[in-house]
Amino acid sequence: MSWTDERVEILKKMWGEGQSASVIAKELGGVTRNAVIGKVHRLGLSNRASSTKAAPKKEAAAKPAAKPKAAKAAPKPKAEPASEGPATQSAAPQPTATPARRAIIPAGQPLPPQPSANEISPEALASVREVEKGAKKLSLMELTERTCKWPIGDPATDEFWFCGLATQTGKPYCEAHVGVAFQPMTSRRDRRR
DNA sequence: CCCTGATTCGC
DNA sequence: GCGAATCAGG
Repeated sequence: MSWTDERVEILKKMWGEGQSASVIAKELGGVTRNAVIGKVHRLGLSNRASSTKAAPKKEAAAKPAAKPKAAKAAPKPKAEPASEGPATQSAAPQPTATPARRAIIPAGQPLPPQPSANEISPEALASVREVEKGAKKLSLMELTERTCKWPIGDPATDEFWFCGLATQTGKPYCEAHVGVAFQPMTSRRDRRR
């Protein structure tokens, strides 16, 4: 695949939204996250509250005629909002007034609904309680495609986080949560008390 | 181990 | 210009 204008646009948009290189790569398809990162740098739009500071520690080795050409360029005449604090995203300016946006859900990953407690098998429920005690309590931004996205607690309060345990390959949840999320109709039938 | 972005350098 | 390999950090 090549970097067409459209693809570059998507790249810019997603990167601006704080999406990681890997998800952008998946979205675009046909490229790896490395390709995305490489392109980002070439486009000059790299600095984003990077966690890892530039760490040019290598070369040495067998490098007869090698000279560090690309140094720290200065051309950055873009009026950026600058204040990139603790990796908080939301680069998109809110067009209308923001009334009460408590639970902003990131685009892309729809969140699962909390099933009624009385629809779950006692065994599975017990298992879930067990797991939730050991949940990694990930925040929204820490979720990846390999972390359990089961919500725990009330989104309207501080008591809210995501399970975050390792997902059952291909599933959005960990083993325990998959158990309560995907129940055979047969076992659901006539379960009510 | 999983992830993240950063950099280098052969193509 | 491109991106795999590699690196460094969480």
